[in-house]
Amino acid sequence: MRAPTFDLTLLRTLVAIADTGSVTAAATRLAYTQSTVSMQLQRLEAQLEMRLHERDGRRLRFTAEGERLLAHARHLLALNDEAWSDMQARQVTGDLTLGIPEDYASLLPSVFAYFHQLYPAVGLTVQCGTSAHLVEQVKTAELDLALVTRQRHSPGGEVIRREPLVWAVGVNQQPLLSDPVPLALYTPGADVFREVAEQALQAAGRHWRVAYTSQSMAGLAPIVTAGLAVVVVTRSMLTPSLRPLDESSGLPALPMIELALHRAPHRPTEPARRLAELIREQLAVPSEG
Amino acid sequence: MRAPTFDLTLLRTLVAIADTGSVTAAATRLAYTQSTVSMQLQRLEAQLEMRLHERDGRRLRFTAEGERLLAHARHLLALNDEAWSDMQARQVTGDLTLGIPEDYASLLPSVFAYFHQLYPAVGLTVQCGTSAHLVEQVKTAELDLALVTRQRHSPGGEVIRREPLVWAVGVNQQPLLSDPVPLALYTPGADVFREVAEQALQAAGRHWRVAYTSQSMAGLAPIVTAGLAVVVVTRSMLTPSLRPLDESSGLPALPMIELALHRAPHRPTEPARRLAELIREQLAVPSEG
DNA sequence: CGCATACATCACCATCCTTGATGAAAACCA
DNA sequence: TGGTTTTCATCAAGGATGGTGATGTATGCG
Repeated sequence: MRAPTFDLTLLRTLVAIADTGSVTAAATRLAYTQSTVSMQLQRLEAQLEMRLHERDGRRLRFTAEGERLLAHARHLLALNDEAWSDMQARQVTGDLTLGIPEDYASLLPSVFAYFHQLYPAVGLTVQCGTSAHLVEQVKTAELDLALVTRQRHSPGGEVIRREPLVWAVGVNQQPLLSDPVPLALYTPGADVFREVAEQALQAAGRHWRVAYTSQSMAGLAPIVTAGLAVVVVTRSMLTPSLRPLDESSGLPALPMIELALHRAPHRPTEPARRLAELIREQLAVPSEG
Repeated sequence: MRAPTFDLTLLRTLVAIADTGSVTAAATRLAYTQSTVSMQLQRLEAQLEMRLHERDGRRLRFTAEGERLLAHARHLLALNDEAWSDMQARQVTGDLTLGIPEDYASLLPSVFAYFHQLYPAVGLTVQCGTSAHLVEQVKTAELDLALVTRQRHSPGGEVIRREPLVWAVGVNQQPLLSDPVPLALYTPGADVFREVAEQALQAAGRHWRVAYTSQSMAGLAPIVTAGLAVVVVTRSMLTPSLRPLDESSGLPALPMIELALHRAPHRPTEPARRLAELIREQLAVPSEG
């Protein structure tokens, strides 16, 4: 005695009928003939030995059993699709190099972990560097992808996310109203945060001095926490030890920055397409204007 | 372009192969030919365009992809079977009368609710009465089922559950050490609890008096809570206002009672079979010796 | 070196599914 | 009201597909 099994194909058409509200429309959506869909529906009813639909006039209505089966069908198909795409994902192989500024090294680990889970056969290498340099490397195909802050030295790319910049200071410190404003900065020279901050201060007629510089946020942290300088970070990079400053601090408002994804000029490899897609999905959330 | 869908039949054989460890064994389990199972496995690999199995020598081993698909297959089939049996359950119709002693009226509501959820088209009637009377009604087919305490007046039936009896008193009261012991009892005459209690007291050489009787536990509750008498209940019938007494109370240990399910003599209706099955499942848990 | 076991492969056949055509019923419009 | 359109069920037919039994092959065992 063989266990009774649903034909997922039939459930797929059942859902299509429900979604479109008509047999004919479901047929065109599924690239079937109208008669096929009609008979498929009958086949389902025959297999289950119950009526799933009835019609008053031209209108098609599902019976209680039909509605219930519809719910099961959606669950089953969701699981099916998930399983199928998972199986396909495991077939994606190859190597892939992504460039990111050091600032974002803390933002992306969860994405990398998820990516590895989805595509365990892909060898992912992450390379850090300045935005301008990374964009250059993408152009010469040394990198497959680069996720950088869009700026004068690195235009182009696909905007993944817009995010507000904020002034921040140690969580226990008061706003620094001194003049000139002491700044703590990342890598001097190519840093977009520096440019933005200096432009904003200049436009506001404020003076400033670069009090500290470091290659990483980690190096800056003690200075900022001690209240010796203010730093410019994106809102998502705020940590519990950093307190954002609003307009009452007397510092000028900062513009939004744009996270842009650059692709190598050649046709993207399958792993590159997948990672790009995942980055788009995972980082696209906070874009508020 | 049609969405890719798994053939659950093929997944079913995949699981069978994994369970039995061989193609031939899977074939016999599924009532297929060996060649069929062999080709089904190949079909699965062809559809997914990947190898799912390999063999070293005679031994069959799954690849990493095979193992992963196996997990998906189990999930999908579990959901499929659940959906299928749910759909079938909704087709079960008819009427059904169950008899229970009033004592258990508090034990079963959750079972009734679950039953109605599974079999919404079944009209369930519950009738209360003494165990002896209910057994009589089952014999004359006035009831389809009866769940009673097994005793001298109501032997037979299928034992669903064994449960310890306990002495209990109001939660704020001290154990009653008085002699004779004041008892609070349900329906006098046909109550198994009464028989059991009196036998145990007699065997222990204790005297007792029936201080209060009532048709229901609700009627007994204030007396017991006030500490005027002790009552005999099953452990699962203890409420927050009742405190069980152990051996230190000086009262003799009580035997286990047996919950037995009686069926009408004629061939059980489908609803009756389903309810019996559900009761067996839901009540079978606590049987500790 | 045979024998047994387990599996793959093949050709054949029955079954099932899709299709296009046809007919019926309902809604729309004049 | 009557003609037209839309939508669906039904039918016969063709074709693809999946199961079967037989045969071939490799492995493990005595």
